[in-house]
Amino acid sequence: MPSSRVTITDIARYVGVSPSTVSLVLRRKGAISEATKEAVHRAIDELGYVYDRNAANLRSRTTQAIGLLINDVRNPFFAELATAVQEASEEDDYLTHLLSSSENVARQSRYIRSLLEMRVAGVIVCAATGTDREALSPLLEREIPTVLAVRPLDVEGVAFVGPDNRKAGELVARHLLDLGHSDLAFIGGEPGNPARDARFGGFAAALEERGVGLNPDWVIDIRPTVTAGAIAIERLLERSPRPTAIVCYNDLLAFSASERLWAEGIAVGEDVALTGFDDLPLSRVAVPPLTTVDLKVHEIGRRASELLLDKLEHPGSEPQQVFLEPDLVVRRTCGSGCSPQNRPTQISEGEA
Amino acid sequence: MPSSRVTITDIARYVGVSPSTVSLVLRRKGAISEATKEAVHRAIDELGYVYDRNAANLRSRTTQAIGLLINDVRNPFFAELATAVQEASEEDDYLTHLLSSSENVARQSRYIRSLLEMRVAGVIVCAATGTDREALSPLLEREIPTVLAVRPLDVEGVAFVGPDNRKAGELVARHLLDLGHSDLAFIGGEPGNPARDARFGGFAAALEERGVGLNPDWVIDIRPTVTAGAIAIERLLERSPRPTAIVCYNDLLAFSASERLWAEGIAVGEDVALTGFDDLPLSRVAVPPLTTVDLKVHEIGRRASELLLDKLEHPGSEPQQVFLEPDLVVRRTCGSGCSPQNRPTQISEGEA
DNA sequence: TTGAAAGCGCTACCAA
DNA sequence: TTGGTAGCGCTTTCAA
Repeated sequence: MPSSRVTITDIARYVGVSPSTVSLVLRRKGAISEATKEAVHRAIDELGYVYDRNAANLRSRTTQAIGLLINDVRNPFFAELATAVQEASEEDDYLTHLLSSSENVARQSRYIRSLLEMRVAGVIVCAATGTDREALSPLLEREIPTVLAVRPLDVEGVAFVGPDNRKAGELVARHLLDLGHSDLAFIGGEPGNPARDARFGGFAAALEERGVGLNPDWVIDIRPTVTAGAIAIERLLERSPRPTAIVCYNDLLAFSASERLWAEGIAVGEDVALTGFDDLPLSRVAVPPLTTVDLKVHEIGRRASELLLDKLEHPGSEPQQVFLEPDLVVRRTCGSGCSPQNRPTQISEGEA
Repeated sequence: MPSSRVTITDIARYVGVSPSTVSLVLRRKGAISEATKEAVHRAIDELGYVYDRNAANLRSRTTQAIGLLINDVRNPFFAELATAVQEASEEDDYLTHLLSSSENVARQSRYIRSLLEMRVAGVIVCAATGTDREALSPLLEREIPTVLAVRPLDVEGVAFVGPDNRKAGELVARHLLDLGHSDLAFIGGEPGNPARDARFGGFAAALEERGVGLNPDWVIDIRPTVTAGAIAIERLLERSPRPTAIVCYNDLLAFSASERLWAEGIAVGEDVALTGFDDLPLSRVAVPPLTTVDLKVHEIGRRASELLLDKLEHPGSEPQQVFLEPDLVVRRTCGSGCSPQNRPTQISEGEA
C-alpha cells in the first residue's frame, strides 16, 4: 500500500475512468452510476487514498470550514460554547477551526490572520478583552462573514448573538429583593466591560425600581480572574456596614468569593446571600450549590453557528442582533426559595 | 482595494520582480536585498494581499500544522492541556488544530480523517473512552507522527506523555494513612480505564505496604460524569461500617461528592476526608479547598508538543514514553496538614 | 540576488 | 453519465 501520495488520478487510472468522474463521486455530485461509484470506493480503500483538502480548497476557491475564535477555552463557559458551535456546524458539514486567544489581543490578531490564510468561509468571535474595531478590521475589510458571540463590541453592522445581560442583572436583583434583602453588593468586572456594565445596569435599575438605595461602597470593580472573588470579599469585609447579599459578576468569581466567606466563618446562604452569572455545570455541585443565572451558552453557540451558516448560504442579508433570554436558577446560596429539582442527583450529563 | 484575489503574481508585477522573489520574501528564505524586501512588504499592504496557505501546502506537500484531538474541551483538565499544546507549538511556528471529540469515538474518527485530509504534520491524541487500536489505524498505517497524551492506549510503538498515575495513587493513600486513616474508600472510574486502574493500583499498593486492609464495599465503580460523585456517595452511605476517608477518581467527581456529603450534613475535612486527582484551578477555591494531586497538565501538554515537534524534525527516533511525576497538594478536605500557602489569595492567574 | 517554467492535486467548464 | 483540459496560487528547481 503506497503512502499518502495516491491521487485522484491514480484512482481514475485504477478504475478505468477519468479524474473528473472520481471527483464527482467523492463530492457526491452529478449523476454517476452505482457501478462506477462502487468501483471508485473500492479503489480508494485498496489504494489507501486520502482526499487532499488543500488542493480542493485551492481549486474551488472555497472551504467548508469556519473559524471560532474564543477568548479562553479554560473558562468552562466558553468551552461549552465551543462545543455547541462545533456540533451545530458539523450538522451542516462545516469543520470548525477552534482557536483560543487566552485573552491575548496580539495572539488573537495572529489567529485572525491564520484563519484568513486558511480561507475559512466565516468566523465566530468571542473577542479577547481589549479588542477594538481595529483588531477586527482584517475580517471586516475583506467582508468575511463574521458573527460576534457573547461579547458585544462597538462595531457597526456586525451580527451578534449573546445573552441579555441587563435582563440577567435584573433577574438576580429582583430575586434578592423579593427575599427581603435591601443591602446589595455587586462585585467583579470592570466598568467599560459591556457585559459587566449591562449586568450592573440591570441590577441597579431593579434596585431603583423598588426604591432601594445602592451603596457605592459595595460595588467592587476588579478584573474577573479566578482569585478576584476572594480579593473582592476581603475588601467588602473591611466596609461597615456590610451588605447582606452579594451579586458576583460570574460563577467563577462567585466560587472564590464563596470560599473566602467560608474561610472567614461566614455561612453562605445563611449569613449572607451570594449569586453568580453563567450557570456552569460546576455551579450545581458547588458547596453550597450556587444560585445563578443561566445565560444559555449552548444555545448561544448554536444560534451563532446557525446565523453564520445562514449568512454563508444567503449573503447580503442584514446582520442580526440576537439577545437570548436568561433564566434565574435558584439554588442554595441565597438561603431560601430553593426548589428541590436543583438537587445534584438530578444532573444528567457531562463526563468528568 | 481589491478583495482577496490578490496573488503573489500581482505583488510581483506591482513591485517589478518575479513571483519566486516574492515567495522568498514571504518565507524569509534565500538572500534577498533589503530594498526588494521592503518594496514587497509595501505592495502587500497596499494591495491587501493574503497568503494562501492551501496553495502553499499543496505545492510544498507539507504543512506547519499539527492536530490536537482531545476527548472533551469542557473538562478543565483538558482545556488546560490544549492551551499548553497551543502555546508550545506556536513557539515553533506550528498551528494547532484543536478538535474535541466529546468522548464520541465515531466523531473522533471523523476528526482523524479531517486532520489527514488537511495534511497535518503530526497529531497529539487524548483518546476518547472506548478507543481501540483500530480507531487509530488511519494514523498509524500512514505513519503520521503521533503522540498519545494523558490517556495511555495498548498500542505498540507510539509515543506517550502522561502522569504517573500509580505514583499519584500512592501519594494520596500514604497521606491519608499518615493522618491516621485506615478505613479508605476509592470512588469513581471503571476497571479497564487505564488511568483509574493505575491510580487504584497505587492506592491499593500503599495500603498493603502498611498492612491496611482494603474493604471491597468501599470501592465504587462508576463512570466519571459530573454527577457520579454524588451517586457514589449515596451508595457509600448505605454501607456499614462507613469509611473515614474517600479518594475520588478526579477533582470533578470530588466536587459532586463533596456537595453530596455537605447536603447530608457530613462535614468534609472534619467528619470525613476527601481527595481528588488533577488539581484543577477550581480545586483551590472549592469549599472546602480540595486536597488533590497535581498531575502537571500544563507540563504534559508542553512535553507532548515538544516530543511531536522533535519527531517532525528528527524522524526515525524511538517513540518515547514520558511519565511525569505528580505532586500531592494538601488543602482542607483532609482536615489537617493544611499549609498556609494554599490559601486562595495566593492564586495568581486565570481570567474568569 | 533574482527569474522562468513546471507542476502540486484537485475542480470547473465544456463537450461528448 | 462520463471525459478532456485548463488552471487555482503557490513552491521548486535550475539557470543566470
